[in-house]
Amino acid sequence: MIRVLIADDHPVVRQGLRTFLDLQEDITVVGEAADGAEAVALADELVPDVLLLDLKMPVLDGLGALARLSGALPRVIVLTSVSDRSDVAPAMRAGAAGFLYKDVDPNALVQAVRAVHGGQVLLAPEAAEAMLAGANGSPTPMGPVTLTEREREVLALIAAGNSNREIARSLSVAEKTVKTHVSNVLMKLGVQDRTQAALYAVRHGLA
Amino acid sequence: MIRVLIADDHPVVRQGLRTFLDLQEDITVVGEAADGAEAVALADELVPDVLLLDLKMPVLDGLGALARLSGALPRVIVLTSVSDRSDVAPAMRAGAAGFLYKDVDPNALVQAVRAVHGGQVLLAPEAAEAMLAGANGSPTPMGPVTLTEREREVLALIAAGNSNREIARSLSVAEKTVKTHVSNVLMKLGVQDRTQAALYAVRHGLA
DNA sequence: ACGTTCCTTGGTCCTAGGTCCATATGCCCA
DNA sequence: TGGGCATATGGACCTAGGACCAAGGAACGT
Repeated sequence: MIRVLIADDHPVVRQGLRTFLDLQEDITVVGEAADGAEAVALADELVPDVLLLDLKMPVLDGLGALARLSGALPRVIVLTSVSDRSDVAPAMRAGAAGFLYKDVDPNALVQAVRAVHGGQVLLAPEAAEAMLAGANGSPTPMGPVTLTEREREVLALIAAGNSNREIARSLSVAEKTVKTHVSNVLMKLGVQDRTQAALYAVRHGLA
Repeated sequence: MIRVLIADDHPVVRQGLRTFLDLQEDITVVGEAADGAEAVALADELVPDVLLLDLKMPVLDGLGALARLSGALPRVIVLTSVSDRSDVAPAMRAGAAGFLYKDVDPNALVQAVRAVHGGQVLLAPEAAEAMLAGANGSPTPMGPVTLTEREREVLALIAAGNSNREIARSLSVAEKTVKTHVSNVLMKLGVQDRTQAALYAVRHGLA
């Protein structure tokens, strides 16, 4: 039985989701929250398997709630009404396991709940597109990113928390050079800044 | 038997270290490198337990070598001649397990090799001082850093790779506010920038 | 009531980080 | 010999990040 918590500031939406989800024999809605703070509190209390989270909520919005969940960790599916591309990346980075738009087919939503509960990550097509092509212009050529020796070295130092100046000193090159390498690394990894690069490195064991 | 690799551009130093270390019954010097590149190559080839690494070397300096070691992972003791405080932090961040000055008592060095091999981290007193008081002015009050709710939230979002602007949007506050929180977090964690904070968060499971 | 902590916002100011564009060398490969 | 890649560097330029300083409101405990 998949225990689901619904967080949405719109009562009708909650009601709709609840009744439909409760019709599924393997899903049970264990609670509803009207804002982010309540969602966090209930997540702690009810320990749901999956949290359906609206992004736009009063008091504390979805992303804020996501950030606050650190530790408890239900699987979170972000359910947003407006199809604002720019919300996708931050949400996924903050630990969401799914990203869907509210116009999603109910049956697809049920599938999503099951998939996410099973450990998968699920994105609406538009969201996936936003993630891949979105922020950076490159279509993310995929594959096991190939960095040059020098770039790997620079990345390792970034992942160690060093500044460009420190890296330049370590490698005995000009800071300008380091910047160039950093830019290339960011581009290749498809991330926006050194912090994301550092996180990428540790997560992928490149550090 | 602790297998040690020595990396120093000064032949005399290498010779001195080798003869002394080889006198120890539980230590054997398996190789010598005259520069960083050679050190990396030999570390790969010989898979030593401990690497004694000079910082100032031609071709590729100690820090560069440290960065390149990613993966092989011998325990590294940085052995530096000049007592330049500013080298300590970057080296430790890059993964060094020990930091000693060359005027160290030979017996203390041997102890250090054993300690580091045993998994401990060992700093020369001056180095420890540089680490603690060094970069940041605060003496690092220690203890399990106590962040406020809001600060934890901000840190979580930093650790997710979000920018101040994105964080501000998530929490529905002004970017100025976020900056203040970030500054406070950096101060409390005793780190210099958001990248280090993010790494701290993931390593300490705060993300 | 009073002080403290937390959260918030504002302002200034400087530095670090990154982008874009161009260049030069060396090397390897076709 | 021409082309592509890796490396290193320069300059111009803009933005994000952070430090420092100040201050007001809310909550809470004494």
